[in-house]
Amino acid sequence: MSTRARVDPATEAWSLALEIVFSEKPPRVPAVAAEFDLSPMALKLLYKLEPGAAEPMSALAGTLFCDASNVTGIVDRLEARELIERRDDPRDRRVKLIALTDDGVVVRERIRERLHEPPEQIAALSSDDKRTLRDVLRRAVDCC
Amino acid sequence: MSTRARVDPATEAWSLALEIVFSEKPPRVPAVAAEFDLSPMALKLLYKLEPGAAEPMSALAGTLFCDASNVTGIVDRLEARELIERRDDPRDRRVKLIALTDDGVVVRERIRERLHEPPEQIAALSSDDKRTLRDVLRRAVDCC
DNA sequence: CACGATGCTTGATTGCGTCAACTATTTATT
DNA sequence: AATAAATAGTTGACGCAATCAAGCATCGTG
Repeated sequence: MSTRARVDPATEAWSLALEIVFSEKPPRVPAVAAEFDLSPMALKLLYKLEPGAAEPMSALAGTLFCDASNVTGIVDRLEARELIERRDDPRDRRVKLIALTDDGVVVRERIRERLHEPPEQIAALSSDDKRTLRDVLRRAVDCC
Repeated sequence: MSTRARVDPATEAWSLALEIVFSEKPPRVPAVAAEFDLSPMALKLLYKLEPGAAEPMSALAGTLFCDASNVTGIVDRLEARELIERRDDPRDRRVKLIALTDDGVVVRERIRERLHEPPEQIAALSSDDKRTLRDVLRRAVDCC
């Protein structure tokens, strides 16, 4: 007997997406991080931090879902490479606001381009399927 | 001027998929690894190793895309927990064949169930969209 | 003003991944 | 058949980055 009919479509869809992600060799995120000589966490920080924004380190710890003490080290290294900078928050002198430098904006954009390159299985889809996939995922992201 | 029209659908689709993945807090893979008290690499090994299969460690190094010496440590820890076992290859005495134990098969299945749980944005899609997404991804996986 | 809470940093520890060297075995060369 | 080259896996040294506990400075509240 086949089990396929029992699996709900969302679960199967996600399993297939995972299969695509895990079939990438080398694995994308650490590979791109290595290209830019960054740790995966530093990569994620640059990925998430928006140009023009200035976020307290505690907020970054939230988005990276890691310890605040960890953020200190990541920010140290990124600041040493002048990709981000610490600014004082005039409203609370305990807070350091983290913002991208001009170099950081450029590097962030290159990182995003590399990460956003679709894997071959997606790139090989028909034009119709690509558009369909995009539209469904737009609804997924916009909706929540 | 909008840039949206310039971006090809596959790239945008993949960007949206990444946004879904990176918005998960805590990040799925390390979180599930922690649940099972495994390193992310050990998790991936169990995820990839199929019940009934017996693969040489060099093959595992290939699928994990890491150094062979790294596989030794990962296999050591998994073997100590009796989730996998080393077997001798009768055809080549240098080779150790790695296979899941009965416990390993069970744990692997639980890991896969946890990883395959769709994130909320996917789970919140309409039934039609879920099926559409599944069908497109099936074609992506089957085709390559 | 005193107290607890918050934001960030520091230092110690740990663990995982990488590299280079080594042993054992197999395959290729002559 | 003998030797050399290649391969599979292990070991040990090293480094980086994440975690935890503690500490300092600052803020808010009663």
